[in-house]
Amino acid sequence: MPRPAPDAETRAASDDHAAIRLWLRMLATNRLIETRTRRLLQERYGTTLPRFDLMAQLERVPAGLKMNELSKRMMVTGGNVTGITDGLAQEGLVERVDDPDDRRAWLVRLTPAGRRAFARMAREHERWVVEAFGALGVREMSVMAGCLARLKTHVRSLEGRDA
Amino acid sequence: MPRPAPDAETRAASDDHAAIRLWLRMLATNRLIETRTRRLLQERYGTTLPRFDLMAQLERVPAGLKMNELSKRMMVTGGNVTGITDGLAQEGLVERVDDPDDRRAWLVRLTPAGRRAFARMAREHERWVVEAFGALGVREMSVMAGCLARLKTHVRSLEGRDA
DNA sequence: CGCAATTACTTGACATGTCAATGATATAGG
DNA sequence: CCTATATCATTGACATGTCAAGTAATTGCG
Repeated sequence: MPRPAPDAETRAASDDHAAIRLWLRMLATNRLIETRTRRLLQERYGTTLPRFDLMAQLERVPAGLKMNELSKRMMVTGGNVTGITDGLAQEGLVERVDDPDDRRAWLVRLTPAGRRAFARMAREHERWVVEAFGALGVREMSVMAGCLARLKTHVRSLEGRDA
Repeated sequence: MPRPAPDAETRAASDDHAAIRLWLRMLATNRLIETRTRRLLQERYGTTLPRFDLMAQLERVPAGLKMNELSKRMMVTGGNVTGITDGLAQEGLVERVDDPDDRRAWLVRLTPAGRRAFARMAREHERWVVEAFGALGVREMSVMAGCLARLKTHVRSLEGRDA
């Protein structure tokens, strides 16, 4: 005995509900994986996710990045990058070098020790992620990636409008 | 001229890569939407996402929740809930009531003012989310929700193993 | 009953994160 | 050239977040 098709208003309302529920689930899943990653990084390497993230950005650009560029790539504010860089520099994992093209700016880059430390961590980090996403098949991952790309683009366009 | 099918090792390696890329995209998308939500909450209501989140939990349980339960539902540690509750209480939006069943515990609940304030914010918050997820169709949202559910369950089972 | 182990919450130390203000340097226009 | 404006990085104030230690009350077991 099939239920009658919901009218437009009901459908719209339940779509709205679907959006909220999906968003809450995204938040929860993200927090779960992030918390796990933080915990593992702390336990195995005594480091943190933002520090790992910063090093990952630098690893791709041996010449170094300006604080500025780090801030954009990590999607955090500049003041924050200053603090994390300070910490990593104190541990000898990154170093600030004068930018020859702009005396206001630094180039931040991995030290040899930083490069070694990151290589070790990155291998294990990749295992954790692959393990977590083992729940999904290739096709599902590809569908999700597509949805997320559309979401990202769309939200960015919203930002442009009311910024 | 079709490329030859990749052998098992190549396929595995590119699956791994797919997992990492997907995870990075989840992180980026999440941060984008979260940052937007934070900004809007700040601009329109001078409040923050964690405060909104706590009030949202309380709104569903008029009798109030123990700090304990708030902490579990919000997926954050207890010390954190203490601070956020302190702030909201100072603004008169929530109140701590003695738990009649356990003298160690509080029941935290919305004040009438808190209930009114939340109702106003929630309406607008829902609009923001629906607007953001307008990029996706019903079917896509349902597929994503399913994937996320599987991811969540799987990661939780991993947690159980090495906790 | 009585004591040991748990549980509920708070606190303080620290790591991220935001924002707004500041100082130093670049850059552009007159 | 010189000044107005913009950009780069740091700082300090504050809001979240974690964790571990401390206090108080409950629970469970002998």
